[in-house]
Amino acid sequence: MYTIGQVSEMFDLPVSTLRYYDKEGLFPELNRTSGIRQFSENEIEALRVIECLKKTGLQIKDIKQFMSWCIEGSSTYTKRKELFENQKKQVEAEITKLNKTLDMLNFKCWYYSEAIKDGNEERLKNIIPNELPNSIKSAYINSHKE
Amino acid sequence: MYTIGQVSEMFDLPVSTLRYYDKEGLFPELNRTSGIRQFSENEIEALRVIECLKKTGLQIKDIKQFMSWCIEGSSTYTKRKELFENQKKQVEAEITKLNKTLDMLNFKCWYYSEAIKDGNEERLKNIIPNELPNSIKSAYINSHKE
DNA sequence: TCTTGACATAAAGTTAGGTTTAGGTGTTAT
DNA sequence: ATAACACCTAAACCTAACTTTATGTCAAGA
Repeated sequence: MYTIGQVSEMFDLPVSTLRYYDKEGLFPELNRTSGIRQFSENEIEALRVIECLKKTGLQIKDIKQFMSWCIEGSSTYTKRKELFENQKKQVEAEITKLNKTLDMLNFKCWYYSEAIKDGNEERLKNIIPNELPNSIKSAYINSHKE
Repeated sequence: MYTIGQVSEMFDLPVSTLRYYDKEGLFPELNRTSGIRQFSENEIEALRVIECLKKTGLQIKDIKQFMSWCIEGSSTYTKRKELFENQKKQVEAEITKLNKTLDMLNFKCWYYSEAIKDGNEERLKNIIPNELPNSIKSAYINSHKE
C-alpha cells in the first residue's frame, strides 16, 4: 500500500494530477482509510496503463471507459483487446509520421550546415532538388511530397 | 500564387487556422492585394516547416521566432541549424518512448487474447512475469520497469 | 502547546491552439 | 439586381488536462 505522496514520487507526477485522475474515475477500485487514499498494486498497474494509453493519444474519458470495462469482468475482454489493438495501430502510424518528420529535420540540418559554409543560400537554391546529393535528395523528396 | 482557400485544400487545414497562423506571425512575408492574402512558394514552404516543427512539439510562439530568424538573414543560420538539431533529438527521443509504449500495447494484446481463450485471468495472473513466453516477457519487462 | 507536514475537498483559474460568430466587402452567375 | 461565394476583421468562445487557491483535518516532533 502506498500513499498519494509515494505514488507521486514513483511516477514523477504531481499529487494534484493523481487526485484529478481519481476524480475523473481512473481508479474505480481505489480504497480509503478515514478519507486517505490507499494505492495498491492494482492502482499502480492502472497508472502504468494510464500513462501508456495517454501516450497513444487516448483521452481521459476513454481511459475511464476502459477502467469501467475492467470492473465489468470477463465479458469485456474482447472490447479491451480491440482498444489495445486500435491504439497499437495509432502508435505505429504516429511512428511512421515521425520518421517523415525526421526526413525534413535531416534535410534542414544539412541545408543550414551548407548555408553556414557558403555564407548564403544562393548555391543551395539552385541545386534544389535535382542536384542534391543522393542521401539528402530522398529526405527532401520524402518531406516535400503530397 | 494561391488564395487562402487553395492553400486550405492543399494542406487540408481550415481557412480559420491559416488566418490564425498569419495573425500569430507565422507568415511574416505574406503579401496582400487589396486586403486578400497571396500565398507564394515562400509561404508554402513555411507551412511545410510549420507542420514539421509542430509535429516535433514546438509551440507556435517558437515557430514564430524561427520565422523571424529567416527574415534576419545569414547571421541566424547557426541558430536555425541548432533549432532543427534540437528538434531532431526530441523526435528521436519520442520515437524511443513510443517504442516502449508499443511494448506495453503488445503485452496487453497478448494478455487479452489469452484471457479470451481461458475465459478468465486466473492462469495469467500466476505466470506473470516469470513463466511468460520469452517474446512476451521482454515486452512485459520493458513496459513495467522504472 | 504549537507548528510543521501530509493528507483532504470544492471551486476557480490557466494554457495552447484553435474555432465560431457577427458583421462587412467585392466578384460572379442567374 | 439579387443571390451566392470567397474573401476580410475583431472578438468571443471552446476544450482538455491540469493547476492553483482557499479552507480544513489530523498526527508527530520541538
